[in-house]
Amino acid sequence: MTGPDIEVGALARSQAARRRRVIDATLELAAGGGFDGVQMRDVAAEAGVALGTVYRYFDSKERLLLEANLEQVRALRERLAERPPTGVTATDRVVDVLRRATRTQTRRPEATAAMVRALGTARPEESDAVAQVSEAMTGIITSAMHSGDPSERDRAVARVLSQVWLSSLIGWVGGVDGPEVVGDDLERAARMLMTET
Amino acid sequence: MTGPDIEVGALARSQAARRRRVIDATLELAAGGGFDGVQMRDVAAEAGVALGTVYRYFDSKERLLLEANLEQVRALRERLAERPPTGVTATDRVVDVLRRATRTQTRRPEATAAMVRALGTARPEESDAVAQVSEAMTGIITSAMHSGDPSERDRAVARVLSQVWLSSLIGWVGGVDGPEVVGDDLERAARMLMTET
DNA sequence: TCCGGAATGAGAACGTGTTCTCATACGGTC
DNA sequence: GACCGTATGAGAACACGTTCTCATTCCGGA
Repeated sequence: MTGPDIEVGALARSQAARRRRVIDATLELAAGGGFDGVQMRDVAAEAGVALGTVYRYFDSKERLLLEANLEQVRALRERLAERPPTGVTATDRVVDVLRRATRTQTRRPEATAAMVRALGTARPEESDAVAQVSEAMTGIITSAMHSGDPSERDRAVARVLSQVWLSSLIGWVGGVDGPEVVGDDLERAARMLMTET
Repeated sequence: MTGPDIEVGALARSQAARRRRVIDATLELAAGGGFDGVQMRDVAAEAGVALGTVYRYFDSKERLLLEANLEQVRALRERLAERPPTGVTATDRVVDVLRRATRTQTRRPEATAAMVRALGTARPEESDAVAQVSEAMTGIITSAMHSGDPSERDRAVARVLSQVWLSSLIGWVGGVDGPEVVGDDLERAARMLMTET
């Protein structure tokens, strides 16, 4: 899970540690003050590195937040995989997973807001990071449907649900909707899309 | 359509004209250089007003872009209403409208990118503007379904579609997907959601 | 052990969104 | 027609993301 230890000299190790400190500082600042609470100078200070170093590791504030988010979403996926949803139908399992995921996110409003905002403003330079996040999100959904490989339709449904997920989070972060709306939207969408069976 | 002319003194008239010039300048700059091409100093210069005046009319760059976007989306809705979709089934009509709307947006990539980015980064201060935009988008969809008042389910479907719409645009603007994906996503989602009849 | 090159630290500098200041012009009211 | 208050113009000032410079440190190879 921690990756193969190819090429671990002292340099690689200290760089990995630095990267970790920067991401941790980001998450901590984000948890406290949202997107605006993550100020690059503060991240650098908190992580104990120079500002230029932060920028050597992450091209921009948005990429920093996106990579932090990617970690969070992947961790979420693993946690959900450890305790698989118990519903009888695929729909129930998907709804369960989406509700749990949503609860996790809405429990840390500021941090989630920071990352969602980064997702919403992504430019082509960060398209790879965005793609990975959305891939992780659809993976969370498809693996709740059933154990085998997802069919083409499964993937299409999961894609729509991940899109609803993102838009709902944006609506919540933007103050348009309350936090409960995210889960409700997702449940309604899942039930409308997965009527069969 | 142009509103009742209550209280139109010389002041109100010149203010309306100013506001219009600012929005026009915004749209022109956005069409040229996207989000980054809209620089507040340039907007002010192009509109022939002082920078402080732009900020008296619009609290922030995001609000400026959101209000410009609101105009565009409402204009789009009216244009679509003038030439109603011709499909036989509600699904076909919705797909037609969404494809036309998408084409309109992807034809002006820079301007759309600027406004989508404003939608994706909205903060609670601009929640009213975001809500109006999304209301206009769902209105476009529901009015394509049938002529009467939309049912509860109609509204739910339209909400999901507008969420897919936003997420797809974000994916396109962020360079994750090509422009054709927006229309395809919307069509697939519409067909999955509107199987009945 | 020593050397070369890359990584880092420290901090200045720049661009753009946003705010602030102050003088001026303009519109409505008497 | 004179007066008052508010909107506007002009531009300085500030904050933060980002880039740049340069000295120093540190790792890996000879």
